[in-house]
Amino acid sequence: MARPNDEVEALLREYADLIAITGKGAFKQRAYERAARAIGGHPADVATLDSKSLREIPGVGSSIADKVEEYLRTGRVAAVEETRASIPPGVRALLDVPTLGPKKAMTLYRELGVSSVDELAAALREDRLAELKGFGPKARENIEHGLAVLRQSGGRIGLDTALGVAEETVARLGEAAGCVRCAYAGSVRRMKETIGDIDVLAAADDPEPVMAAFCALPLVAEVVLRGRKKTTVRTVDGLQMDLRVLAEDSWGAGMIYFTGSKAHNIRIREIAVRKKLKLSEYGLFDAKTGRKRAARTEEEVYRRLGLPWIPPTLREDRGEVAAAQRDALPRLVTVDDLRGDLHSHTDLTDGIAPLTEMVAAAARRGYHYYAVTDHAPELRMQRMTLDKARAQREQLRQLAGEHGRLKLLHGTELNIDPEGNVDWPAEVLAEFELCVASIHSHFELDRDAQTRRLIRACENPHVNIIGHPTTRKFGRRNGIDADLDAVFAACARTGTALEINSHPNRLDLNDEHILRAREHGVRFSIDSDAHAPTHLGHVRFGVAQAQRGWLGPDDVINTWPLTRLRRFLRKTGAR
DNA sequence: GCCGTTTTCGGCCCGACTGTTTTCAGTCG
Repeated sequence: MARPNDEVEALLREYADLIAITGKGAFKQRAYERAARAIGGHPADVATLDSKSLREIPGVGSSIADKVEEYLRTGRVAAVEETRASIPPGVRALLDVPTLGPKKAMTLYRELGVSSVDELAAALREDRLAELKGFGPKARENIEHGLAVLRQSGGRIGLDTALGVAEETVARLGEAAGCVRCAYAGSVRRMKETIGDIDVLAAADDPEPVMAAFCALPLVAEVVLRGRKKTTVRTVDGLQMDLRVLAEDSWGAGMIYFTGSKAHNIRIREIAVRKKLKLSEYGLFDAKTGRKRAARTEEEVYRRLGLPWIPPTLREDRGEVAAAQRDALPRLVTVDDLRGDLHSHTDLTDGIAPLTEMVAAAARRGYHYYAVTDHAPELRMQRMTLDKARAQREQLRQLAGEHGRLKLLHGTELNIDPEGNVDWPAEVLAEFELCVASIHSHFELDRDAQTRRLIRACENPHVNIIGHPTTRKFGRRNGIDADLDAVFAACARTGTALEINSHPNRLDLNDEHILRAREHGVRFSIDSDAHAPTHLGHVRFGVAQAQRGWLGPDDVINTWPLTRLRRFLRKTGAR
């Protein structure tokens, strides 16, 4: 299913959590977390590494390497199994509730026997937390709010996870006997930021072997229902997945129908009705005679409706059908349009890979330019200093020219303080080729304060990009409360770009914000915010959100040639 | 548990915020 590195990362993270909950040493816990991150972000497949190379991964010593090897060999690790036996899995799930950490989770389990999020909600309702030490009224209120945030994302999973499952399933079913075509549809194909369930389509004359292959997939935990045309399963992640099998000659109509969105489908069916046609998942038919007019491909069905093909990321009934009728669909930005990445980290701060590895990974992507933007000193835990930043700049200079056309830019990710000020005085900021500025704390300030703060950051002549502008994280916190339209206007006025942060847990700005910001004439930067070489590929998620926000290449500064980008970074020609 | 221009022991990312335990533990980034 997942790549072995991801499985190992998940296992080590789980073990780290269990160590924290059982109170077996903060340093041991951190060692496991560090190793988990290092392996998750390691470019080589751990399953192919020999013992020596495994131990060369920073943070992986002999104890952890042994466990990794045990896992790769047997699929389990005795030490982890033992700890699991003493702590029910639901206790670990309590850590997903914001404001609940390992200590409080353990107290809840030990004192009240709470061993799941549901039991926590029940205990809260029955006011059983009041008797516990360390759970005063405010703490209980915070937990209640935390549960609400968790519930909002509840049942939905990240686009990255869903895409992984969908792609894996399509690859496997494509090999099933008699399967002519296979593809995923639904919200995964529309690249929505979170996914409720996965829809997979297959074309086959005989559905039976495909259905059987589907039910036999290793990631299937339970077959919920099974019929001739449709089968529903639940995956090991608790995700619902539907497979529909149809005849090859209605493939296009089926793809349109199951890609949705529902609102988009209603819109195009209205057009069909006006043309005395009837559109279903089986095809586009003459309403009177029932004769099939189109069905084989999406293009053919749209064409018969008098429309050009509409990209799935636009199919949300946000005016795309009307635009298609006017032949005014935007030319959407694609991953191939990106000439560089303007927000990334190295192990000088909280990345896991050294500068040389990050740069090499950027070069492999064929970029024309690449900005290294490690954290600035105000984010204290990263221990950045001006000396370190300058040394990094020198190191970057020495790497210049080592990767063909790739131009390296030295930047930094500044911290926006509650007043909207950033690290370092202007003369120091001027040394950097670009500055990203982001909020990392004080998420609870009121709307006016947050708005002022962001606008002030935009007005700083050295701030080029506002990083992850709302700071939301799925399942962790909602974005800050700010008058975003005022912020968008300030960005347009000052020539400050807004980031579309591509990390699948962030996707910030989101599609609706992008649409609104675009109306203000804002420019965008689609960045990975990579903390490891493998993260550079996250831009596919950011690009998808940009498409959902109707952006073309011209709206996105990191599709521009370097000379044009540099002009923008000087912040003189705000439009 | 990892690691080493502090090198096989003794450190380890640091500081702010918050609520409540009135002197600090827990959580977060």
